[in-house]
Amino acid sequence: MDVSTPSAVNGHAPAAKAATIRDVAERAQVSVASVSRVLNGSDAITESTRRRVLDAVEYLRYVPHVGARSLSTSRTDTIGVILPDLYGEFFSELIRGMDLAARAHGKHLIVSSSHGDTEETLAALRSMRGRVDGMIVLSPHLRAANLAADVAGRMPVVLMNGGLDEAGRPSIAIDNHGAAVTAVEHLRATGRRRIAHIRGAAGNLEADIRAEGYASALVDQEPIIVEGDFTQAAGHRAATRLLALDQRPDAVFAANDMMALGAMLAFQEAGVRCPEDVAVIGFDDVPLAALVRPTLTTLRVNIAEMGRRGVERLIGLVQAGPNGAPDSACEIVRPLLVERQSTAAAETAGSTTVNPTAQPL
Amino acid sequence: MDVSTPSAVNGHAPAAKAATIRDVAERAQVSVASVSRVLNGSDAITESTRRRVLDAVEYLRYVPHVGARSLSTSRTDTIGVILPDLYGEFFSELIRGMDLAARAHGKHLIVSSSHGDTEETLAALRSMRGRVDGMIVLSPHLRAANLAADVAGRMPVVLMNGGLDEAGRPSIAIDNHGAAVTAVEHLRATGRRRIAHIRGAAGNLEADIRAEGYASALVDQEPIIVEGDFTQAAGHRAATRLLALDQRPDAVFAANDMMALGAMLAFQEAGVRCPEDVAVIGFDDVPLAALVRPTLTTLRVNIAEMGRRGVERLIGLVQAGPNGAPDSACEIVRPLLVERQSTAAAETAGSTTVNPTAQPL
DNA sequence: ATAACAAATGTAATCGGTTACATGACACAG
DNA sequence: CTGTGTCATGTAACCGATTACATTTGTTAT
Repeated sequence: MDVSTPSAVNGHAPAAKAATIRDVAERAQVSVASVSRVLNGSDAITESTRRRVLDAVEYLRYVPHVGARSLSTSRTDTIGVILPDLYGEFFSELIRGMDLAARAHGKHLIVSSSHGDTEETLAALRSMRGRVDGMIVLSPHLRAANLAADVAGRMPVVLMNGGLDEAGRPSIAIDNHGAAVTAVEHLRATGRRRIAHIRGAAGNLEADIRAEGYASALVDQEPIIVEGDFTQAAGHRAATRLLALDQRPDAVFAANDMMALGAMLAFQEAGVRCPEDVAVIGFDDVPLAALVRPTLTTLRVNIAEMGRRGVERLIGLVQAGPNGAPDSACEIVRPLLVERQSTAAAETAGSTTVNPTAQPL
Repeated sequence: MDVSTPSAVNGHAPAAKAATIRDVAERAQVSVASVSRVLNGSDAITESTRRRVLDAVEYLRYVPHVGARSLSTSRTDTIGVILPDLYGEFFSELIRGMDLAARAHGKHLIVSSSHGDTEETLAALRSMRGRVDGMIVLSPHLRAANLAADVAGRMPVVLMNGGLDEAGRPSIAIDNHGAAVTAVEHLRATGRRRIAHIRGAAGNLEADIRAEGYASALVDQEPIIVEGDFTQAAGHRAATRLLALDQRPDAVFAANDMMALGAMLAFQEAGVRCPEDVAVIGFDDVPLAALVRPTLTTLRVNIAEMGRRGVERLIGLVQAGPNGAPDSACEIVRPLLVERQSTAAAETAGSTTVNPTAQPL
């Protein structure tokens, strides 16, 4: 072994400067056009030419300059994602699903967050122009989302906010209304007759729709709604208020899992048993839901799957081009009811020994 | 109100096609050079010229083509991030911190995950070449990380993997060894004398270093180490095995919070009280740690802060250019001990009534 | 043998910026 | 009035890819 440099070991060029397509052409003794053709697999190429080009590419560690490519093809193979925030499990899952789908299609992902601010959403959007082929915008506020779609101009945009009525823009939304109905019906099916709702922050689209769905599904009872803000602490406070009512509810539908957990904790502290005395159902199916005792019944939203669908939808729009069939459909994601211990039927709940802390894994 | 089109409302051009710098120059009655100068604030420009250009930019909604710009300046103002996975709270936090820092410096973020595979790490890295000014690579395997830095060629790379010995590459690492020592010393300070360790997956750098730190900090006892893999279930199993020992430990240092939680659950199921009979300390400080009862003492890693530092470090490298002072330092992040109920002192623990399920929020 | 045609390859214009250098305008000193 | 220097602006050559079109080479039919 008398090799002296790493380059020599791998048989690579020293490459002080990144190689260009011309360097490759020169080394392979062909024209730049042939190199381009080999790399894009577009045209007829002799096997010997192909081999020489690929060898040169390998030797020079040639990687096409994306800027130059995007300049001549006006494509970037990149998708922009604007999120209201990057905080928490939800967005992490979403990005994961998007990344999976994007990589499957050879696309890249640029992420940016708007911190819930409409102005920042627009700024992020503008700065992505020309950098991406299309965008996915999540915004809890309908106005910001629609505005964003306007600013984007001819760039394809897929909206993913809670609202269903996107006024004819391509979008993906959770069936919040239907899921809320499912939750209430499940509670009734397990024998509950006084069902309360802990709702999400006022003004949040998803919170509004879930509360509305809850109210619409009630039978023989008035709505019992207490305000929350999606945090565990809010769920705890809300449950405390429910316990103070003259007629206590025998079931609670919380607008998300974290509030459901807070409520369950409040019930435990007050000596109210779950599910015997009160059933609790959440929304989301965060990992924690399966880990607490009693395990939490909830409506599972496959977030990663939603991300995947968003990306594939967008890629479809990009490929269709501005002349493609106008796509204004709103794709609906239906949450799945996941039955666990927290809503075990009222009549059987008493018989089985459900010890909240001593369940095996 | 007799305006007919949105364009007319905003006083904007119809813009069927995206405007170029030449369109702006034409409308502002100046040369492209002047437009460029105004936009980059580089040279002396008359106030009237500046105004005309800015008006034209506004009217045409001109946004410079990043591809073209990167072609002539060979900068992209984009940072690439390669993560082993996008799953869970840790990466979500990290991306959040990175995004914050990137946006503060006017940079964009491209993310990609390698699914733990070395080959995929390299593929992701290659495909980012030319698309980014520099990269941040997270890899639990030293080899992959170092390889990545090689493949990157002249592109600046900041490594963020568990290992401390990066052989002279710019990197940021958690002080796993020091934190493990802190954990053990804390347990001893609260009166514990038989301390066990539930370690992370074999082969994982961080797991190895934490285990090694644990062993080195022991006094008057042999190491008691059981294998885990960072999941809650593994923590549960490990704790079960610890309970079966002839001499039960009176404290457990788990290599992360999820395993600590699993262990606490196993102890509760077995009727072993925490912290009276056994103290438990975790690592990470996931949000859940403060929510369970007893609340979990842990070593907090400020993940978002780590992300921020990674980005700023990288930006520094990019600005310095290839001729900058060679930066080979490894920046250390020291986890912070967060004392909670799960390690309350052994002698006082018995006196206070610690009911694992009935604590107020 | 050669015309006619197809397949492979090369040439050069183009994409939209940046910027070195050239040019023009204007002020002021001699 | 002219020479000189300063400042604002314009001209055109890049950056590195793609691709329409031109050209070469090879094949087949007559």
